[in-house]
Amino acid sequence: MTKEPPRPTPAELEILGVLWELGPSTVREIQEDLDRRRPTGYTTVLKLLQIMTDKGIVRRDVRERAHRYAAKLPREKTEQQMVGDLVDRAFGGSASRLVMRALSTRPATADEVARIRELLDEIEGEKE
Amino acid sequence: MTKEPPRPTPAELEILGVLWELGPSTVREIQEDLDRRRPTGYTTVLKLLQIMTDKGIVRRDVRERAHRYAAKLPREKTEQQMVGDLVDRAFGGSASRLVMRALSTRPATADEVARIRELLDEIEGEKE
DNA sequence: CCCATCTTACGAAAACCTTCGTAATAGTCT
DNA sequence: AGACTATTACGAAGGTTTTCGTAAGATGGG
Repeated sequence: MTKEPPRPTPAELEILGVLWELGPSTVREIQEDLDRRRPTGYTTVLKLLQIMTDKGIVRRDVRERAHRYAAKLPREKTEQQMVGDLVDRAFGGSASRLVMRALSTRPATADEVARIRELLDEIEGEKE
Repeated sequence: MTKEPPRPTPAELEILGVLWELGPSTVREIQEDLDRRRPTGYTTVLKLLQIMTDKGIVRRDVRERAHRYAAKLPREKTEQQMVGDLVDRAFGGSASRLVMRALSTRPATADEVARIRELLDEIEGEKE
């Protein structure tokens, strides 16, 4: 029984986002990316990554001098978990209410709307 | 300038969920509802509600012996904030990715699907 | 009035999160 | 080797969140 890695905190989630986007990266690379959005100190990122390594959230490759970190949590599963959490906590378990809230709050391009429609078709298809 | 009430923490959000659902409630009522999902002590809920009162997240009615608490944060606005936060933090700002993840993770009834379709129609209508 | 019960008030502990300063270490260049 | 730079390691501060124990006050029955 290997125990599940714990859920990422907000700051950890932002780092995971960078790793999912860029792939395995050094502290410097992550810090520079993060720093563009919000001033973020180098050692802060380093410390977070060390903690995340302990927690089993990221994997560390030590072969180069500047260690390279990679997300260990799969993007899909983590996103599911986050969505599920929010649905349960703020939307009384109703995913569709979250969906509608998201759609009426944030813009979606025509392209995205089309893809959502396709997904809805699939869902309805399965029901019969 | 009255300052904005801060965002609710996870535990606070769960209490808000109950208040949105049941309307103004006593500690006992909230605790019993919460306790069904996750064991939750009475004084824990009470303390949370006292803190939330200080923060301006709930309103307290003292007229009865058992005080009655009511959500002060509007459901809609809070849900928007939570969704926006999650979209930014875990979905790189793409609401549609969150939507698709939610739909493929959690079940939606045919009825709900239909209502989502209507909303998509509206969105497309506005674009032209 | 007295007792049992319910409620609020308060403090404090324990865990967790985020940030940063400082020191040690490894590598590079001359 | 010596000086310089980049990186890792470590600890600790400061804040927040969550939980709970205990005390004090109110209520109602007998």
